[in-house]
Amino acid sequence: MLHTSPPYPVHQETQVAEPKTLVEAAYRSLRRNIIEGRLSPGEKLRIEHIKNDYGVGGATLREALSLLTSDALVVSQGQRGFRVAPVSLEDLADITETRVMLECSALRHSIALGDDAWEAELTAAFHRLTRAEERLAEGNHREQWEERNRIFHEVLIAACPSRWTKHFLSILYHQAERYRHLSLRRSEGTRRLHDEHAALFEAAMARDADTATRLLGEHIRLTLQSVRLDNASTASH
Amino acid sequence: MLHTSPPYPVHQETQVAEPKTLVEAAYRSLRRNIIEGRLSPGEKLRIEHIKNDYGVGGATLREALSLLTSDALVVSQGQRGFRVAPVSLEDLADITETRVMLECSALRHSIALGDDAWEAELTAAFHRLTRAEERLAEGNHREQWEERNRIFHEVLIAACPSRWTKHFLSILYHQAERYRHLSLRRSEGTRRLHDEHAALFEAAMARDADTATRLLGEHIRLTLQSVRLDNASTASH
DNA sequence: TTTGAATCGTTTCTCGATATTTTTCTTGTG
DNA sequence: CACAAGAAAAATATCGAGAAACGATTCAAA
Repeated sequence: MLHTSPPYPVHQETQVAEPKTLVEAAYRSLRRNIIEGRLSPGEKLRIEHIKNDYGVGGATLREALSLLTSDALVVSQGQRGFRVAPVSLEDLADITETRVMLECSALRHSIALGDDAWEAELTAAFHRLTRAEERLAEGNHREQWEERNRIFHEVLIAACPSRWTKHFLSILYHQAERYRHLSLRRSEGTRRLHDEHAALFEAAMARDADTATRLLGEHIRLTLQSVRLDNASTASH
Repeated sequence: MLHTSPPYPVHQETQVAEPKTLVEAAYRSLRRNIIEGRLSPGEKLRIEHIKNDYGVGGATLREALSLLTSDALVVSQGQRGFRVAPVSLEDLADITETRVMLECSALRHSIALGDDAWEAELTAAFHRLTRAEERLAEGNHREQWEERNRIFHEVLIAACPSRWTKHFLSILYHQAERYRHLSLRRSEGTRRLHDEHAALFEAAMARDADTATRLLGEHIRLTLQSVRLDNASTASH
């Protein structure tokens, strides 16, 4: 979904734009539940059963599910209702490679066109991410890290003028995030996540597009490799 | 009438899969009306007024409009209803460049991976397009040409394994089609459309990826240049 | 004349009820 | 016992009416 352009400080964590309608609220709630794995891949979504959980009527919930269909988080088969979209390693590989292509292209544009304000925003986003990464080792700050990681990636390509590229990337990012949540995420500890981000940040600030895109590609692909799906959730159909 | 999943030749013109629900029917009808310019950019879509035109209830039409939002053919602002998405030269340029990137990448994969069956399908699609181009000069065969042109482009990249790339391309193709319809389309006569397609076809069959992607990029960009928006419909908002 | 507040008509958004389809269960038959 | 046909149950898709929000207009005050 393409939204109207938000006011100035685009990448503030606070400004998330309240949902204005019940459809929107249900859409977001459902999306979170799917991305964060509380609804399993392939699970049937019976409108009559779950409309009470979200406190909306049938038609409203239906519309929210329709919207999720466009994000490929929900699939609908003709007159047989809705299901949570299935997952597969094949799909994950596709998401990853498509994302590498789009995000590297966007990064190149961003590096070429970014001005002082972009550098400042990037520095700020990197700083916040760094703090979150320090905290990540300790307690339960995963959500905050997830948010700041997303914003860092968004700011990296913020100076790219292509709205369509950004739109597609946002869809793919949500997809990838879902796979990350579904995976057992044990292997993450072994990665030097912060070093990857730091090198990427340095290359971008130095306007070294070749190095930056190479690092970004590796970074995204490593995320893929750290995901090993639980066999139970790989059932395609 | 039970149809088993479509048999081999996927890109037949006849098999378009009937809409199974009213939402789907309304969605397609609306999409055609927007793409083919019968609904003007920026026009307000009042549910109460147009639900009779499509013979559906309010909630159903609403859901169809929501779906079009995801294709960026309709925009919705909070509690202020729906509008036909605005157009701009800037947006068209973005669509074109994003499409060039994705479609060239897909073509490269397709050329690398396509087998005999792909060559056969491509030959057939090119042949049908050629016939349609011969007829185009004469009478009112524009719709047929539009259809076969789309299929030719689809078959070109059919051997590319990335579902996501194809999905995004299909969205962009619809967008570009809309701009083509909105333009005054006078300059099209001057183009050697068939020569472009023929050269592209030859390069693909010869597995010359560099030439093919170069030609494809030029081809798509030329389409952009042949589009000059009527100033009246360029009002952004 | 401009600004601000209040009102009213219009439109959007939402829900419960209904008709239609799909799925499940039962029953009868070879 | 396997299988098919039919009936019952469940779920889906759809509609029309009602509640909430918006925008235009009016009117009053600065």
